[in-house]
Amino acid sequence: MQPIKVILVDDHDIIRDGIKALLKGADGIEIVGEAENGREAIEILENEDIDLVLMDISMPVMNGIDATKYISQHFSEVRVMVLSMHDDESHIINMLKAGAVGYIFKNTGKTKLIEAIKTVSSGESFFAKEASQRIMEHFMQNRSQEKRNGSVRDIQRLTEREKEVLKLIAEEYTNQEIADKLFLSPRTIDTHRRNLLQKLEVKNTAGLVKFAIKFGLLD
Amino acid sequence: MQPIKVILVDDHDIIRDGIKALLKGADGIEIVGEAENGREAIEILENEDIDLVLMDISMPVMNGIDATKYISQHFSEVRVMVLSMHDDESHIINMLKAGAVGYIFKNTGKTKLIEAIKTVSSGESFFAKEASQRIMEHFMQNRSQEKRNGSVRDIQRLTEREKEVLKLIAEEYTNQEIADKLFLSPRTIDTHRRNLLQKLEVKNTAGLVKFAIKFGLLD
DNA sequence: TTTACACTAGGTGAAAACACCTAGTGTGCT
DNA sequence: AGCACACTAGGTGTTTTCACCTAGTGTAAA
Repeated sequence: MQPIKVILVDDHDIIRDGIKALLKGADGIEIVGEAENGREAIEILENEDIDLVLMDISMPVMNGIDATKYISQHFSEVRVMVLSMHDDESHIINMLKAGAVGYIFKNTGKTKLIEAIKTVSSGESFFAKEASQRIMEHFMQNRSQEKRNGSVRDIQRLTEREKEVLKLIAEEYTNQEIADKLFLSPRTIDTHRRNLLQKLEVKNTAGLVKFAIKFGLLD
Repeated sequence: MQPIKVILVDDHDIIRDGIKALLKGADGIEIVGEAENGREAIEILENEDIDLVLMDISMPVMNGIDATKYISQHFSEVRVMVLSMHDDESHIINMLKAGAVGYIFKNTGKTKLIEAIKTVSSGESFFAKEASQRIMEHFMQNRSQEKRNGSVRDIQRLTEREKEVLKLIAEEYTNQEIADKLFLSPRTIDTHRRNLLQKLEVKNTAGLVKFAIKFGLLD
């Protein structure tokens, strides 16, 4: 059986050295390259046959999300496993969306790391505990936490009209255009808009849009 | 170390017997119960401390999806791994949404099965090859929609400065405030802003914010 | 060395958003 | 009958964004 060919992508030498040390002597795993950012990683993939990429997220030049997106589109046989410090939902979900099939953390021990690499390279997925949890939370739009954290309370205070206006704002319409659509005066939309700003405690359109997305008013 | 307490949930005796045979003698895994459907499984969970549920999908009385939903809401410490014949996207995604943290197939070998059980019960996720593939495809679909909107190419065309400005716009800062933060002229931010509007082909701030969120520029 | 492009910044003006205000109409609840 | 509130809309003015323009500097690639 051929060894699994792995490249490390991380902008910190120390991290790469650490991982290399961990994988030193691991049976069936061979580190055949290193890169300091996504762009360098892609260059390696263009020239060599690689099985698995161990990918950091925050990197200069080209970050891990963009790189993973590119890789899963252009090198479909290459598996990308995230090696990150971040355990927040947005990073994890974004990497999933980008095409990553594994997610582990930088404090992972030797045994787990090797297990994860072998699992992922044989086609399965491997998500570390916290990552697994976040994915679950993402999918189960349980939101019991968010609900208490104020935001959802807010949306219930919004009237139907306000939700309608908010949706159209998030769809990039101006007050004038919204007014035309709803057969109202632009001044009315303006009033709704300012009531929304106040109720949702946000500063401007950007805040309104973020809220609209968070509560699935779009789509 | 205590053995992992597992229950089998499947309406076919033969399948349960087969799995039991496979796990016979597996170190650290103990099958402490069996159920023919979701309702029976929940009854067991109410009376005994269980670590992991091996759950079929198609069952009479209460199916695996509903049972998993209930379990992950009411017994958050219990891990559910799907043991299924179905490798179609809808089953897999629905079980993910229901809270399953593993997905394997009924033709899985002894070694893989034990590995999967241990992985999942220690908090990580384990998705078999085909399941892993479907999950990726599911996310990829979302991505091809974005592609139609021209987004994936676009973000790669954004410069570092532009991403930085875009992020701050999405964080509800005005041009003036962004300029202060970055020690630049507000006119420069204005230029970046209008370049962003053009590059991303959106009309206004709302469009910029949506893009920023979509691509995880926000934390 | 020319070309390209990121980054910077300004002029000018129009459109849109934001701020603080009042106020009428209708509906539903007490 | 009284009250609350959603929905409507206007006055007035400031701030911000958007539009179309030019243009210098620096850097890296061709």
